[in-house]
Amino acid sequence: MSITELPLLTSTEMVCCSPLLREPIDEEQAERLSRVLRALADPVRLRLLSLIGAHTGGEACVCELVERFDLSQPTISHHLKLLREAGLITSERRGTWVYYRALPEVLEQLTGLFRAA
Amino acid sequence: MSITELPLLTSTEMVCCSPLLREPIDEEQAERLSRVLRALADPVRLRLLSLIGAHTGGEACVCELVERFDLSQPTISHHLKLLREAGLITSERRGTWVYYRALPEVLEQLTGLFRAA
DNA sequence: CTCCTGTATCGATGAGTATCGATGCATAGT
DNA sequence: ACTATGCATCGATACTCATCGATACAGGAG
Repeated sequence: MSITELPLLTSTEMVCCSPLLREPIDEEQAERLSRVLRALADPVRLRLLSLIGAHTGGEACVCELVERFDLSQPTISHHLKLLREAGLITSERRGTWVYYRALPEVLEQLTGLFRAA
Repeated sequence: MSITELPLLTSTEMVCCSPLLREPIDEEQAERLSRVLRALADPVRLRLLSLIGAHTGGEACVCELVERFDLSQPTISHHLKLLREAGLITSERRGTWVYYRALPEVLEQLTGLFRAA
């Protein structure tokens, strides 16, 4: 190897700036991270999360969400449960209706892992 | 509604700063986004991606990756294929070995969708 | 209390997927 | 040409999950 082939930066510096690509994550981190990503990795849940976040007042009741899909109410409730268990939304019952609200913190944590420096 | 209850900001401004939560995405966007997230939503693939990105020189051959898991070589090859099809890594054959390299662009695009302003 | 409406849970079913062993393919070495 | 090695593909299997209808549960109305 000639002098011109010697790297000026270490491998971790030259490759990428994303923390995920800069440092190998361990199995436990991978397991936790994959749980959140699995909750997001579905087109119905992505639309639900986006609809809830962009809805007037920052919240939406299940009845409004069900109207937006060609899916049964139990199916929508199932997806909302998965989003809630992943920490992406919260629910609050007010009278007959249950309102869902987006929690942006988890998405921001993902940003921290994926972002370039 | 009294004057004090009138929102000072529109719903899209008050709720959140993430583009995903600020504007409802359509079905096609959700479908495309979910494909990338499905590729990431697995602990083995997350570790593979991280190992590749953090590896010396920014690339790793399959043989080095297989050693890190209690999984068969075909299984690792399968996961690498899914990561490649999602645009997260690329492969290059050099002699007997196939080297994989991380492509940070897709992760950065996710950051743009999830990030706070 | 009884009925009605909105939502969650349950059980079943079909689709998708993670995994493996066997095998095929490409390249290097002899 | 033959063999050995690294990797990809194939076919099978077990498991996860998306979806539904049926049903249970909670709260409001009468």
